[in-house]
Amino acid sequence: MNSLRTGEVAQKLGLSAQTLYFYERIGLIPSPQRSPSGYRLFGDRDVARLSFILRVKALGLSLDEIKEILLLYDGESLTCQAIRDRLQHKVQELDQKIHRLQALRNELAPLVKECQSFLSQPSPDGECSALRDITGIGGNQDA
Amino acid sequence: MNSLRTGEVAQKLGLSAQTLYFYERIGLIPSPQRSPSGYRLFGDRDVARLSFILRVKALGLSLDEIKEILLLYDGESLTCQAIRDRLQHKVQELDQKIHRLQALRNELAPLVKECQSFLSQPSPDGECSALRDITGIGGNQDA
DNA sequence: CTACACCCTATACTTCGGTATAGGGTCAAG
DNA sequence: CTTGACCCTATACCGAAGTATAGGGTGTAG
Repeated sequence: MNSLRTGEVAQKLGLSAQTLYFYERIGLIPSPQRSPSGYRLFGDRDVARLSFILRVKALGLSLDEIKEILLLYDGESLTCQAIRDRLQHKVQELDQKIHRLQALRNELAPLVKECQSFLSQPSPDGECSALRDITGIGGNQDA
Repeated sequence: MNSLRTGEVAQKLGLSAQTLYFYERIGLIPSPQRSPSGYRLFGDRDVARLSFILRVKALGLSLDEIKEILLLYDGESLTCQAIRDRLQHKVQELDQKIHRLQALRNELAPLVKECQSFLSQPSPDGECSALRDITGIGGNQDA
C-alpha cells in the first residue's frame, strides 16, 4: 500500500504534474485518494493505470481511444476481441494515412527532380517546368 | 476585368466565405478591391492566387509554407531554387512521417494477429497474449 | 415597403494534448 | 519563524485551419 505524491509519480513516469492533473480532469484516470491536507496519493493501481496509458499511447492511440479502452476495462469487459477490434481499426487508419502521404510524396518528388535538372541544365526558354506546374502559369503570372 | 464577389469566389473554389476572410486576415491574400458599398471584388489575379494556394495546399504544404512561397512570389524572387528547396524539405518531412507511421503499424499489426489466433484457438490458460502484452498484466490487473 | 439573399465586422469556439501562469496552501529543516 | 520545496485550483494559452455566431448593412424583386 505504498502511495506516491503527484511529483513522485510524475518523476517516475516522465510526466509533469500538470499533465497528471490534466489526465484526471479529462477522466482518463480517476481522482486518486487524498491526504488530510489535500495532497493526491497515487496507489499502485493508479500508477499501473498510468503506465498502461503511456504504453498504449506510445503505440499511437489517442487519449480518447485509450479512454474508451479503459471504460471497457473499468466495466470488466475488456476482452481480447474488444482490444483486437480497436487495434485493427487503428492499423487500418495508419494504412490509409501512410498511403495518402505516399501519394503526396510521389506527386511532390518529381517536381523536385524537375527543378534539379533545370538548375543544372536550364532550358532555352528560361523556365523551370516545375515552377510552371505549380503556379499554373509562368514565373510571374501578373497579366 | 470581370470581378466576383465573395460568395461567387467561394462557390467557384469550394471554400466558405469565412475561409476567404480568414485567408485575408492571416495575410495569405491581399485585401481585394471593394465596391462603393464595401463588398469585396475579386479580380482574375486574386482568383488565380487563390487557385494557386489551393493547388499547393492539396500538395500538403501548410498555409505558413504557402505564405512563405507567396512572399517570394510577391517580391518577384520566386526562383526555381527557392521552390525546389521548399519542396525537397517537404518531401523529407513526408518521408520521416511515413517511416514513423510504418514503424507504428508494424508494432501494432502483430498484436492484432495474436488476438486473432487466440480468438480462433484460445490458449489453455485462457489468456490472450496480446492483451497481456498491452495491459502489462492479466485480463484485469486489480491485485 | 418589405422580404430575402447576400455581404460586412468582430468575437468566440472547435480539436488535441497538453503547457504556462497566477495566487494560494502545506510541510520539514534550520 | 522563516525559507524553500512541494502541492493545490483555476484560468489562459499554444498551433493549425478554420467554423460559428451575433449583430448589422446592401441590393433587388414583388
